[in-house]
Amino acid sequence: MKYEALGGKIILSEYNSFDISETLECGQCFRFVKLGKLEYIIIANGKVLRVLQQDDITELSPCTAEEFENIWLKYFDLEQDYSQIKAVLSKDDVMSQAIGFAEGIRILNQEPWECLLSFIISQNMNIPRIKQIVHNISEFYGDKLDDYYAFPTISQLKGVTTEDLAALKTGFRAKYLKDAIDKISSGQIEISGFPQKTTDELKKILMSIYGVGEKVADCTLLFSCMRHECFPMDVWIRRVMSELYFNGGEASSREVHEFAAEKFGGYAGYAQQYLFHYGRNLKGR
DNA sequence: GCCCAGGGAATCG
DNA sequence: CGATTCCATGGG
Repeated sequence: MKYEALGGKIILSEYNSFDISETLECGQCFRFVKLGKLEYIIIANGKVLRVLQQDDITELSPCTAEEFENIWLKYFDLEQDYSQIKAVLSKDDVMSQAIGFAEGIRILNQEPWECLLSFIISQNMNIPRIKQIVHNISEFYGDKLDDYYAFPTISQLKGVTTEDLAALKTGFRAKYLKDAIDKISSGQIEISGFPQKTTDELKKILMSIYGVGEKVADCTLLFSCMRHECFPMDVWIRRVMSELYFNGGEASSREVHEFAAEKFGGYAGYAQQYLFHYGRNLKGR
């Protein structure tokens, strides 16, 4: 991968496995706006970033070299060698097919605070509505950035009541969000300490929040803490795994987790995302 | 009206 | 342990 700063933009070239549409539309991120086939606005890290891809080039704007190196390089997982990941996973025929369906998926490294709250909201909701609710919260509590709204900071949500949250149509999740906001804004849970902790320790900490179970914890760890061995299990991935690996038979979530850990190892998170996207788009159901 | 949605807590056996 | 039920809300 190469990059150069040019007139307030960053021009990426000589990368592999990066399709902005597949990366954003595969269900890991909720704060983006589609402008064209390969042109998107991403609202993240307190910034509005325009991404345009054409002719094997990716253009990020507005973006300085410093912002790219400090934020977006990790955000887009650009230091990972996806050809290596895909080569290992593709030894399995099913995975080979799933990867072939969307070869340009990358696992984003989002902000844990936003990612956690977003996936608390996600439970028992469909993706378009998750996007709507996250947008509602941003519009109501976040900073205005040009024509968009940043996801609110920890201090901006500190002190918000369950009723306030319910008013934004979060339903029964309002009390869950409230507990997450309380534990983090009070310092009882310190996000800044996450990188030094093991995945098991982090999962335990996240699951101590009322309304955070293993799936929401796994999503937070995979999509915002670079714990790529995590394998979030929702209704879709269970359906796909059952069909493709368990001969249509039912398997308990524990069985599927053990299977995934054994088969995909440290790449289980990547495998999960290829399978999730494949299952959701190819098989209508 | 009924079913489902990137789940999890509470309860019961 | 595993299975069931309830939780808010909107769209098909």
